[in-house]
This record gives sequence, C-alpha cells and structure tokens, in this order.
Amino acid sequence: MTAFGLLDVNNMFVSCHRVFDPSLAGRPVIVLSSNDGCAVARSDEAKALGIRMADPYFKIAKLCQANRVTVLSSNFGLYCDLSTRTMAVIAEHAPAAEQYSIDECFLDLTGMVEDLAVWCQGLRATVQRWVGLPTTIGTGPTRTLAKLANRLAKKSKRAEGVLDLAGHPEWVETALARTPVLEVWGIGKASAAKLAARDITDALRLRHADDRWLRQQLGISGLRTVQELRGIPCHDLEIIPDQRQSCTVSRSFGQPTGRLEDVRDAVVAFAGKAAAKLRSEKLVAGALTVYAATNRFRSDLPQRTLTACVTLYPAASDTRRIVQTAVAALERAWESGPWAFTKAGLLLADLVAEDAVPRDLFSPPPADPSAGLMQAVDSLNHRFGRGTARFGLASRTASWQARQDRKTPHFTSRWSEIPVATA
DNA sequence: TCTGGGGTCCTAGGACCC
DNA sequence: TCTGGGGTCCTAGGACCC
Repeated sequence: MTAFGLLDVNNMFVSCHRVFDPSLAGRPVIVLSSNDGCAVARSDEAKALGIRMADPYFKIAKLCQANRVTVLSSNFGLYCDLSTRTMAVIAEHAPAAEQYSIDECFLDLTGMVEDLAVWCQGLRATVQRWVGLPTTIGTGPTRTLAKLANRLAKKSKRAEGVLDLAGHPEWVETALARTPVLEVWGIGKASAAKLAARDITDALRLRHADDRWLRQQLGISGLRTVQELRGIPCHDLEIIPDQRQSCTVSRSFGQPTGRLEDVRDAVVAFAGKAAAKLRSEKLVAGALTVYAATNRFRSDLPQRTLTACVTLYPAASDTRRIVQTAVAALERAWESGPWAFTKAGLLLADLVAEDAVPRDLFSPPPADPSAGLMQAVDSLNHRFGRGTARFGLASRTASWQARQDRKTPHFTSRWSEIPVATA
C-alpha cells in the first residue's frame, strides 16, 4: 500500500512576513501580487473578514482600512529563501520528497513503520522551530487524497495540523463526503459546472461517477483524478524534477501605453531576465514568442493582443541575441491603433541543455564568443544585485514599471537589509 | 484611477505525407 | 456524379495548478 504526504506552509507569504515582524501575529494581513494588483495571500484573520483569493485590491481597500488590515507588497526574495530552508529541513527528515510549489512538498511515506500522525507532528514542530513557519500535513494512499486530507486538516482545529488518511482508510469516505468537487485537486470551475449538472457536488459522489462519461466530459486528466480518489495512484512522486520546457517573463504595466518605445523597453528588460534565467540553468532556447495585450477587464476599451513567434537558430541564451530577436519580432507585429497596452511578455520555448544542442552535420562545433561576457554580466548581477549590469535601453525607471508601494526589506538576501536585533 | 505571474498537460484541427 | 484512409507533426487554445 502506497502512502503519500502533502506538507504545505499555512498562508505562506503572510507567514514569511510574520517571521521577521512578530507584531503581525494574530492580526489581519494580506500580501498583494505584482503591481499591487490582487490579494494573493491572506492571514486567517483576513480570510475571516471575507477577503478572497485574488480579490483586486481596489475593491477591498475600504474594507481593509476599516478593519486595520496590514497590506504588503510581495517580496519574492524572502519567500524563495524561506522556501529553500523549509525544503532543506524536509529533505533531512523525510525518506523521499518532491517539491511541488514554493510552499508545498509531497512526501513518500510508503513502508514507514512509525505512527504516521506522530511522525508528521514531529516534522511540523521541527520546521516551526528551525524556520519559523507553521505547516499542515495530510496523508493518503494517493497524492490526490493526501491533498484532500491536507485541506481538511486545515479546517479542523482538533486535527492540530495533521490528518492521516493513509493510516485510517475508514475515514476516507467521510473525508470525501465533506469535500466539494471544486476543492478536489484537478477539478476546476469548468469541470465542476459539468458535474453539478449531473448533481455530482462532493468528492464521494464524484468517486462513484461513471468512467465513460468522465472520460468523455472531463478528459483523461479528469478520469485520472477520480481514480486517485478511489485510491488508485496515477501520479508518482517525481523526485528528480523534469527539465523545464519554457520560461516566461511578463508584467502588467504601472501605466497603460500605446507607444512602441515603451513596450520595446519592457521587452528588452524581460529578455535580459529570461536569458539570465536560462543561463543559470544551463539551457538554451530554440524559439521565442513576444506579446503585448490590452486590459482584458476593460470591456469598454478596444481589445488587442499582438503576438509574434520566431525560431532561434542556433538555439541561444545570449542576452544580446534574445533582445535583438525579440525586438525585431515586436516591431514586425506592431500596429499603431487606439490600443492601450497594459501587459507584455516574453516566452522562451524549445529549451535544450547547452551541451545537448542539436548541430548540423558538417559545421564544426560553434565557438561561443559571448560566453565570457555573459558570465561577467551574470556574476556582477549576482554579486552587486540585479540590474547592476544590463543591456541597452533596459532602464529601471520606465513608465511601464510595476507599482510596489508597500515594500518590505529583503531580510535574508541583502546584506544591507538584514534586521538588527538589540538586546 | 486601480484586476498577478509562471508553469504543465491535453485536445482538436490543420498541414502534410504516402 | 462526385473526390480514400491512415498516419504524424505542429499549433493554438482550454483547463488547471500554485
């Protein structure tokens, strides 16, 4: 019998801020997305006020003021660093683990002889003590059931952060009955609506749905999800992560713009970031897509998305080539018109490891004349902070830059911002 | 005034080939 | 009166995830 665990950090981004500012404990706190757009993390107290995931800030600003909610811009440097520490603690204690997202980790608990609930409590206590973050763990015979157990553990005070379905198969049926289909991992709004039309509203009913109908209506992924609810594993642990297939850098603009120069400026900056990311993972890209889009929420304004795809041959991670190619593609796709662009992005695809680039039969291996320069740029930026060395037009103060009005210090990743303790 | 960013997988349909 | 059948590859878009 297989046993999986799912550990996640409670309200991850908010909890990270609380590690460095204990005065936030017990108070309503939210963290906003890039551009200070939406609430992407809420403390329990903020959830209790009715603030939902992804609520646009401008719609809840009054509520926040009236209830003295602490509102923070996101600080990804901080979250990534605490995530790395958490995963390191887990790796030290769990037999096998797969990081699934910035705040979640699947565990393989198959064959463990200890009482699972007791062991999970021990791991939670260690993460709390060593990193300072509160966590929840659910277990089950499949990943989908471990997810489901995790969610229920969060809802129950008595569970104290752990629900062990793997060790208690007799609890599974009740757990399923208490889970709405929309809360099942892999079932989104579109599928939930189709299920509701058949009066399938909770996970227990979903478990008994007809396979042929499921395959036809929800596709192969939907059928797999239901198999997992039945206790039949369809997703294995992926301890060695697959090589990434694409890399995107995109941003919403601080101000809308219809000017090619502004969008080009943004694309140049994105190209620099994306190329550096590829180099840090020793990958090169064989294709590139640029796009610019208007605000999809403004149905009163004309809508337009410009896109351009180009192949990169030979595949590249050199910032200069990626910038040149992306800018040329953007200029070709550009249309002047009444458009107010509020977002642009760059997608690098067909990624291949640097040393596995396909070459044609007759040419000698290409010497890469820019490797030295790119290495120098990367190490400058690593040592002195992002943006120290950058290319051409890429500027830090352009009008397209995202808003970020409620910044907090990089407590753990910049020497100048490390907190000072006085005793 | 003000609505995130970065991914994956699956599917349907078109182009193309024999 | 009336245009095969079967296969592959590629792409765009949908659905979903955190």
